[in-house]
Amino acid sequence: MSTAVVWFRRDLRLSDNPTLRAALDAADEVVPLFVVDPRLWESASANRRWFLVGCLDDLDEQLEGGLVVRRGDPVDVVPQLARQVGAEVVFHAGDVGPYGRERDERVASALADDGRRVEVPDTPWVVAPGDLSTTQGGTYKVFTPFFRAWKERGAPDPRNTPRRIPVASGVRSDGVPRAPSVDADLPTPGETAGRRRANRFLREDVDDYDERRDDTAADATSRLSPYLKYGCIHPRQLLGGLDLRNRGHATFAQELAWRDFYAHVLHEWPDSAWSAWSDTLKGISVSRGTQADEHFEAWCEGRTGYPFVDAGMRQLVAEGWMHNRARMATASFLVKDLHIDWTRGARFFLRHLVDGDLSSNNHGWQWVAGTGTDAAPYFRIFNPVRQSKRFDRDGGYIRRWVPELADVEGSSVHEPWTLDGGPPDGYPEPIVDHAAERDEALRRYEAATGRS
DNA sequence: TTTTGAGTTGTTCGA
DNA sequence: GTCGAACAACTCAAA
Repeated sequence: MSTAVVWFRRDLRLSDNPTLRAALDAADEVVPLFVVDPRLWESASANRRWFLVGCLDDLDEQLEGGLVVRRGDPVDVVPQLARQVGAEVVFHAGDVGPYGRERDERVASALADDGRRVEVPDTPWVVAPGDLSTTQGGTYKVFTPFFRAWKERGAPDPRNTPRRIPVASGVRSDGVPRAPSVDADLPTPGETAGRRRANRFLREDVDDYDERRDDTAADATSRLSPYLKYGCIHPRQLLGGLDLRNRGHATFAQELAWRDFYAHVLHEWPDSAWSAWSDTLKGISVSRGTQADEHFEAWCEGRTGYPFVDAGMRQLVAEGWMHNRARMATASFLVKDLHIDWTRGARFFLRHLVDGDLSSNNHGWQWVAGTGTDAAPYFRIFNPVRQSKRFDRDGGYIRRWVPELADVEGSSVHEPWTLDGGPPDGYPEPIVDHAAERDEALRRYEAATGRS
């Protein structure tokens, strides 16, 4: 009777799971393992811990209580368990973050010392990071050629869900951790909920995704990011349900490709998680000190006086999620209107986002800040009022998230300081003047790049 | 080796 | 109100 360990990390599903499939093909029975790594657990936000716990509960339920949860450093826990159950091979999916990759190497070498080995049949991306190169053999730094190559590669066929999973019995489990209490109204966690969400999106919303995704009030994005983050669903499964001749489908596929692109970038340049990928703006002046701290706090709490920005920030705290359009507008405001270092904003986003992913989040921030691969040109500065009028035409998004403005009629909701008598009670005047700060941002960029 | 075409998401200004 | 150009040069990727 042979036994294999399947180490689940951010692939918390049974369907289309090549890692699980490979283990089942290789052994008579499996031990499905999740390791609560204190280092990751402590640093994860309450929102993400809550969601993760829900995913584990769902997985455990599907395994009829067979999930083995152990707390501790994976470098100790995984080899220990493998030895205990007599597993020759540990199967897990690949990771891309600096910590995860180092951890995986150490686990693999600890297992090897004990005469065991690791197999990595899959990753959480459509194309494994590092697997797509330019014709010269380099890593893509520009999205469009990456996307071309990515499309040509095509999605592998989804694997069938195993009918029966023979789980080894009698293996001690510490049990799924208790969920922390959270203030946010978070989505239902787990594979079951993720599949339901995906099916609904593919059935109802993807056809006109290209036209409606930017309408913040319509809320017509997929909202699948938390499920992708924890692997409740694999992007391959979504891609398989798309017809790329349809514009909505093609646009959504492109978003999946962006997720892959940034994972590739982080894989190649691990330091780019928290420091500028490009040094062209190395010397740019960022604001620090008391006033910057006050500005940052106002931004975090959604009281900048710019309703569209405030709506986004309040949605983030309330739902652990923010509409993509609002992510760009709020990020641009922090970097270009308040001149605050992008890493501060990225850190705050990660603390609240239930989909918080190092590569997508931080490279998205670098795109806004102008320091990333294929970054926005320096002169691309979002106007918070213009964005508001374009992407929240009737103000529904603002009125939903900024109740002080719920009764403001017409287009004044985008710029309440223009009302007679100023903004309604309880809503602030703008903390900065956008036109002036836009000029200031351009000045700082010029100074940093040596242009005159 | 050299050349060529192109590059997520914007804004403003002037015709 | 609409439209095109300017906002910069540079680097990437492929031929």
